[in-house]
Amino acid sequence: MTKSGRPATLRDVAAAARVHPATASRALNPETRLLVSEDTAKRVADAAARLGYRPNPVARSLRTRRSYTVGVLIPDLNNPLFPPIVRGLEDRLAEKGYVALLGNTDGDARRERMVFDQMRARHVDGFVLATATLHNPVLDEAAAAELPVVLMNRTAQDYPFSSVSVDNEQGTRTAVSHLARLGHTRIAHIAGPQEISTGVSRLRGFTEGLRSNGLDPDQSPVVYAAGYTIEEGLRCCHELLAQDTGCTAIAAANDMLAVGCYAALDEAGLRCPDDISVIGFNDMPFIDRLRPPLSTVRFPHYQLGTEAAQLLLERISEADSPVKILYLAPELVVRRSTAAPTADDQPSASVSVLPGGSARLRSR
Amino acid sequence: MTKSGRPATLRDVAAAARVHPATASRALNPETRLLVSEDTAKRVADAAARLGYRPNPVARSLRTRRSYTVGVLIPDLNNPLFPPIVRGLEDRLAEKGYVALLGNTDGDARRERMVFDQMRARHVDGFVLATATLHNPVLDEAAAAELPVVLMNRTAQDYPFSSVSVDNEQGTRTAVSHLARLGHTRIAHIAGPQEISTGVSRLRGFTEGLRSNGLDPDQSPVVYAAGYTIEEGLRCCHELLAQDTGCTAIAAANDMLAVGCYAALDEAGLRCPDDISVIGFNDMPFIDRLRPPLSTVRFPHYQLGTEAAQLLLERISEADSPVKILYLAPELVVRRSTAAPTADDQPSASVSVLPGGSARLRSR
DNA sequence: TTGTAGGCGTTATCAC
DNA sequence: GTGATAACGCCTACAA
Repeated sequence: MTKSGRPATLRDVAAAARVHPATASRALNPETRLLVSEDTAKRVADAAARLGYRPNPVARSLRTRRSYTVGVLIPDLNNPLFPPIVRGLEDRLAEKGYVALLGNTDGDARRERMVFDQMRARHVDGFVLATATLHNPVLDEAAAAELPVVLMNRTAQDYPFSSVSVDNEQGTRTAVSHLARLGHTRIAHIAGPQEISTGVSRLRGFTEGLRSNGLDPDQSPVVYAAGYTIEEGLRCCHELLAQDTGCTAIAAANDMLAVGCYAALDEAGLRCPDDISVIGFNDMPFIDRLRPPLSTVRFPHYQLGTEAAQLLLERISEADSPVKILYLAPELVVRRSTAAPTADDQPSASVSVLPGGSARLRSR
Repeated sequence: MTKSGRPATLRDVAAAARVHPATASRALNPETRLLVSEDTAKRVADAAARLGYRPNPVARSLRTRRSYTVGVLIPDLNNPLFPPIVRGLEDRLAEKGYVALLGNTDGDARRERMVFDQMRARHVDGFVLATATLHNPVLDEAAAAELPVVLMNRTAQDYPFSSVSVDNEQGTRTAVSHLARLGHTRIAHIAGPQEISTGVSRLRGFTEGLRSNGLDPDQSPVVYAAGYTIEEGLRCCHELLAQDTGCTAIAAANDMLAVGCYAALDEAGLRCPDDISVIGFNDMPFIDRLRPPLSTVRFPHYQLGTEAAQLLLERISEADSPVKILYLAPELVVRRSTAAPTADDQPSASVSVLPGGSARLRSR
């Protein structure tokens, strides 16, 4: 702060230290401090401290063409999965002087495009994308422009981008094995959207899991959700019940879908896990406080964020750093939503559909 | 985009439209478009479109001393209350070309100071603070520097800042009246931190609510939480049970504390609402999916964000715009966690403390 | 209505 | 080792 209320600039500091602004700049910048004599460096530093000098990042950005800002695209911050991830991202970025600009796309390609464009206009130094569909004009453009990009919780093998995600196949296999070991032989899957990498990976993991447990995929109904939402989970679970397949367990492609299952079972008068076991994926915050607490597949959310940030920072600092595909290991979390099937809901018709289409458990 | 890969600048546009850059600038800027002839305005607009011109916000900021960026300080994005608020904020800001820089303080004054300083260094145009304690050096500094500031979900009458919050007194009064009407005469309060405006307002509302229902505040124990966390709710509820006051209902100062109560009651072998009713405040996302679904006091989260953004934008565009204190109306949401007290837990000793300090309901 | 010129604060590239 | 100069891209008195 100079005598006038105006914030101190580099010129003020230079004047106070009686050096040229260029010298002051060199003295203050860690990268170039060695170009300047010990003595003047100290004088400049003192002056800066005395005046409360804060470099103006805007001016610096204009000159260096770095904004120290990265764009982060997520589907929806309201999905409890994202806050911890975003915090990991922000914390790691902050360490290096970067800040995140957050953009919600609501799973809408048009919104995604808008937000992406606005961030490009703001000259972000790179992007973290948690919204990538398998084929995606935004990815095409980012690749063409050679922007630093990291995919988070998504993979897209057709693009030269680093990514961090969970080993979805393995996670789902583990979930299926857990159900199989409990004695379930008819297991349904509520699959995620198949335009999204997690949707296909988890479906694949589901099928593999069945096979490796000697179960027949053809006996195992799969219903496809159009999005990772509670509403879709509700709809899919209703559909499953209506199909009357005699399933005793549902592996949902994520926790939101599982929450939808809870609601559907409630409405159908079925109980979890007594009548039907449910397992999710993500172990998102608060999911352990539902009744019953949801069994699910966990991965370290916060760390997903920090790793994504790390990869992006590497990419930004050297454009030709190698592309890295990072997988975090999933971990089965057994809570109260999964249990051995009860005797009376053995194969075929534990559930029957009433005329109205709502399902009731036959016995009990 | 020019023929070279370099993004188009204003000069490129001007050259393409065969006018001077200054003219191009005027033509492109809505504020000054009228200073330029219809004809050239169109030529410039065409050229800009053809070249895919995007004004460089960094250069603009340097010149106009506006960053079109605002700092948003919240305690913790992981608290489910905040995501919808933040989305409201971001959406409203985006309409006017602003973006939010998010900072989590974790309720720590040192972190708050750091984040605040970093945002100032980035020359944000204003702040939205959801972290304000009643007396706060950051607020002092912001007031002294005459920064545009809006308080969100907080008030601080000693400062000349606009604010948006819920009518906390009324909300809590309503909650207490609800319990009283159910027949509860011994109602406990888990109060929020008293350095925070919501903590004191809700405590005041609690006391007023008792009085207006003919209940005696002296019969109504109050335990103070050190923070709005599940852990503190757990601790406070345990403390309440240990005091053996014969309360049949708990009004928690917010939903997180109420969730802590659920856990404490569970551990003590008590059931909600059969043994003890619990009511929260906030109606945060997912709280309706707990068992039992929590009765609470709702306010429009998203709108809290949009209104805060609106107030800040007003403040930014005219520095001497009036200070506004905005209250949103709360609404009682009755779910399953509140019920009439059962006959056997009438006054005095429905709960007794076992030697180990853990509480058990006497009957049942 | 349009052009001129200067500067926002910083840093890169010269020359000394 | 330090100083001078120019430039990053844009905006805005002021002049024409």
